[in-house]
This record gives sequence, structure tokens and C-alpha cells, in this order.
Amino acid sequence: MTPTDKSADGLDVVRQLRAVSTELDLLAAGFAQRNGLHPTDLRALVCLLDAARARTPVTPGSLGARLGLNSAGTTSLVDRLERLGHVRRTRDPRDRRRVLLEVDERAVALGEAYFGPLIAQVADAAAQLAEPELAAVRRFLASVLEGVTARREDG
Amino acid sequence: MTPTDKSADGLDVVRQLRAVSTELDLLAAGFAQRNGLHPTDLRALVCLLDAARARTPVTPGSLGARLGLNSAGTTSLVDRLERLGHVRRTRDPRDRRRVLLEVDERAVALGEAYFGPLIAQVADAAAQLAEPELAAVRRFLASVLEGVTARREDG
DNA sequence: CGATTCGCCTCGCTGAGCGAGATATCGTCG
DNA sequence: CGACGATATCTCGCTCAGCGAGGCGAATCG
Repeated sequence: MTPTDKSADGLDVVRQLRAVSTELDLLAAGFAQRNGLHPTDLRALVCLLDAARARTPVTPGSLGARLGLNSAGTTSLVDRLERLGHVRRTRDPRDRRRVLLEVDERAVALGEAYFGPLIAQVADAAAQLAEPELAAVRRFLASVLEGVTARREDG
Repeated sequence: MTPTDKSADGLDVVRQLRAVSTELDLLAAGFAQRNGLHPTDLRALVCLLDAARARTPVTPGSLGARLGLNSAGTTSLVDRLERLGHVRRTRDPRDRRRVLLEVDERAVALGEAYFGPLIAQVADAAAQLAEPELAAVRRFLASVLEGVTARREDG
């Protein structure tokens, strides 16, 4: 790449990506606040909805691990979500030490109200690209994801 | 859109974008924790570094507004950053009510240690695309940014 | 069956961030 | 110039998310 060609070194793309990322964070924070949720609660709901779609059972332990919380913090997180009616606690009949978390339909609706329009907008942006262009976007994003993940894992 | 054509409806791009966003958040959180910073502190440093590069003066008030903090919370945030030596308080000679925040060189170095490799990786990912492809990525990201920003503003 | 491990919860505490209000400075209008 | 309201920041007291330590029932291993 030529140092004089500013549009070809990808730095503007870096800026765009960062702007998108921070705007998404702000959007999420605003949504959380409007719904009486803390950022952690929203992240927890996202995990729960992902798991529900994948038919994967979630326990306080697995949720806390994924969010980086200790067991005490996880308990109070689940307490909050349960108090708001987003989640129910059920004893696992196979292993009665475990508690299974079931997301309420209201939480699913809430999640769709949040992600739905967002998904539609991104999908729409993607739909305005020709197929080979879309393929390039996919390759670029996959590459970024790989890089970020790799950086996160070693530190 | 036809549910059977999974590659053309852009949903996979949505998933990629979300994955990138959450990975970036996790990376930031890990970096913050390793450096004794809270997520808010890191966001504040990002704002300060951006402003420093743009030669824009920053006051506790403007910083708090940008981060969505109360004046009391802003004061304690600046106290923390000052205690860690990342920032210095200076009275504005033109308006002695105001306090100007100056970032320390250590904070700049810290920021570059964090953003540098990340920027390099994204720029590298961009460099592996042909020019028309890169243009498509730019258009896509601009479109996503516009959509997200618009959604955030009305709510 | 004990002994150990595992999963979750309770208790007490630290500290980020909020609301209310105090303090100092600035701009303005008589 | 002096009084007054606006503005920028800070202080005080509080709430509550999350941590560390420890407890208790359930599973597993010897």
C-alpha cells in the first residue's frame, strides 16, 4: 500500500468500524436503561436468548462464567431478572443441585423488539450490495473477527 | 426475502457484525481489567485520546455529558483517572470556573498499545481486499452506521 | 456409607454512580 | 460598580452491582 493513498490503507475503515461499535454500545445502553435493565442484565438476556434458540440449557453457573461474574454476583443477577419476570428458576430433575434458567416469552419479545429493527437495517444495508460485494464484506468481517478473537486470547 | 436462501438475505452478515461487536467489547473489558480500569474509565480515555488528536479541549462537564454521567459521577471518574496518573486537572485561565483535562503521555502510550495492534489487524484485513471490494465494505459500514445512529436517536 | 466435590446461595463489604445542594466564577442589566 | 441569575465543578449521603468467604444440599467416588 502506498502511504500517500489515504483511502487504500484501510484506516478509514477502522474508524468506521469503531464508530459502528460505539454506536451499538450506546444503543444497547439506552435500550437497557429504558427497560430498567443494567448493561449486565442485557448481556445476560442476549446469552439466554442465544441459548434458547440453540436449545442449550443455561444454569446460573454457565451464565455467570460467560459474563465473567462470580457466583454471588450471578445470584443477584438472576434475582433481578427473575424479579422482572424475564426468567424463571427450575430445579434440574437429573441433578438437583443445578438450577435451569428459562426465559419468559416477554423477554423474547423484548429481545426481538430490540434486535429486530437492527437486524432489518443491517440486512437492508447488505441487500443493497451486489453479490460479489457482499462476499467481500463477509470476508472482511470474518477476517476482523478472527483477528480480534486471536488478540483477545493471548493478550 | 426467501427463508431458503440463507446467504443472500444478509442475516449471516448480521451475525458476523454482532460477533465482532461482542468480541471487541470483551477485548476492551479484559484490557480494562488488566490495567486496573473500569469500563467507564476506558471509555473516558478513548474520548480523551480522540479529543487530544483533534486538539479539542475537554472539561469534566463535556466528558461526563459524552459518557452519560452525572456531575458527581464525573468528578469521581476524573479523580480515579488523576489518581492513576492518566490525566491532569488544569484551571482554564479564560474561564476560571472550568477545569481542563490533559491526558498524560502514559495514557497515550497505553491507548496506542491497545489500539495499535487492533488497528493494524483491521487495516491488514482491509488491505487484502481489492479496491472495489474495499469500497463496498466502506459503503456497507457507512450504511450500518447511519442506520444504527438513526435508531438510537429516535428510540 | 463417609469423604470429597460441585452448584448455588447467604452474609458482609467495597466502590461506581445518583440526587441534592454548596461554592466559585462569569455575564448581564441596571 | 453591585446585585443577580447562569454555569462549572465539587461535596455529602445514599443505593445497589459485584466481590470474597463461607454454608448447605446434592451428586460422586472410595
